[in-house]
Amino acid sequence: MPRIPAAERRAALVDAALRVVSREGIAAATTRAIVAEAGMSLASFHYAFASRDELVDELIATVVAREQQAVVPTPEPGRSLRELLESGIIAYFEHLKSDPDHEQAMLELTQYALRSPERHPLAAAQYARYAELARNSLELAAELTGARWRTPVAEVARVLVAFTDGLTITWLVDRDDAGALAVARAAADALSRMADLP
Amino acid sequence: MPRIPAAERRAALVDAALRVVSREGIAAATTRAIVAEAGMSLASFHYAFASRDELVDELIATVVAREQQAVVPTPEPGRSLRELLESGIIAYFEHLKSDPDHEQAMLELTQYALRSPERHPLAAAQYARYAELARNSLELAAELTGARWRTPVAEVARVLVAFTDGLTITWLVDRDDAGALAVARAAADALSRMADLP
DNA sequence: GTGCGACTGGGACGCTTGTCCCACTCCCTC
DNA sequence: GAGGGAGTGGGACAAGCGTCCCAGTCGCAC
Repeated sequence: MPRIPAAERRAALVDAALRVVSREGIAAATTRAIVAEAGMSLASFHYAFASRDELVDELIATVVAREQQAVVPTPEPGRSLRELLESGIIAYFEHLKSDPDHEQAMLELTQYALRSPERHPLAAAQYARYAELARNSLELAAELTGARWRTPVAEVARVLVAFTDGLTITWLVDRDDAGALAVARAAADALSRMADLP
Repeated sequence: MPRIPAAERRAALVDAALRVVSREGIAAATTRAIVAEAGMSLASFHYAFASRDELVDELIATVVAREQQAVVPTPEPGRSLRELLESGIIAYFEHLKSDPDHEQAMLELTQYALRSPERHPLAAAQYARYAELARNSLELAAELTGARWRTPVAEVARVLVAFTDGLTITWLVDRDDAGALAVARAAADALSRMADLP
């Protein structure tokens, strides 16, 4: 085994843990399973992390920090705000379909964090990040179409997060593409009515 | 310890398990924790159930079967479909606020069921039940206001389930009542536009 | 090149988990 | 009221868990 500085091991272990959680769920993410996925020994784990809890905390913080703008509305002349929002939500849905395990893992990590008071802030940070990303998209979409949000964008963003979250869970359960698209349409419809058109 | 027939023990254990899951999460619902909650011995558990898996399966089936119409729209003259839907969703939200742990438990049971192929149908049944209940409310609401759903009610119901689910998760994370109400308004708005008004 | 600290491997620990066994006791039936 | 099956209690088991220890080894700084 090559020698790897502790900092790099931490990152490698976090990556391995995310793969395990995505593939088999957080309950299966034992120290041994993570270490096997990363191809190292148990001792290396506890050299890099004081405890499994510390790893999970860092895992959550990492995936939140890594969360990217899933969708950037593409400027296409002649499209209404509603159309822009709908295609944005559908683009998120495509992203979900391309890697359902990842979104399921994110959901599981949220639930996990919600279960202990000291970890609750991690879940809150996760959703604050979602809202921030949603807000970016919403502001850009308004800008591109010349619309103006009637209520504070942060509030609209929170609604968008709720809608996409609902779309995610229901689709993960029933894998009904048409149903998910109906949700996307309805969501885009509701959101677009929260703005004044030019 | 009084003698209790196995069938009653099963029910008592399922109830105890639901309390444990609600209070501490599914990960904490060990055979010993459940048995302690029910006030019986470990042997009684395995006399009533062949395995913990069997108990969890029955728990999920039970909570799904037990799920009631959370909200029955109240006939009140002069209210629009939109208003009726909004007050219905808000009534669900009040229900959520009155017992957040229960809804969190339902969410956890869904995730749990999603993680193994043989349990996936349990999650699907859970959401089918949700959709059925949503459908009842939607049909009644349309009837009361004389509106007519433009798309199949089942599809509208699925959208409603997605919206309430999103409302639930986001509120469980940030406990933002005003945000949840904004979701309720937007959802009611979107849904009401899926019907033709009289 | 040597020394020292950063890193590794394997084994072991104590604990909790699900499950099982077996001796026992109650209650219903004939 | 005797017999037998249904139900009970406590202890035990193996397996898996998180964590720890310690002897060893590598590689960089001097």
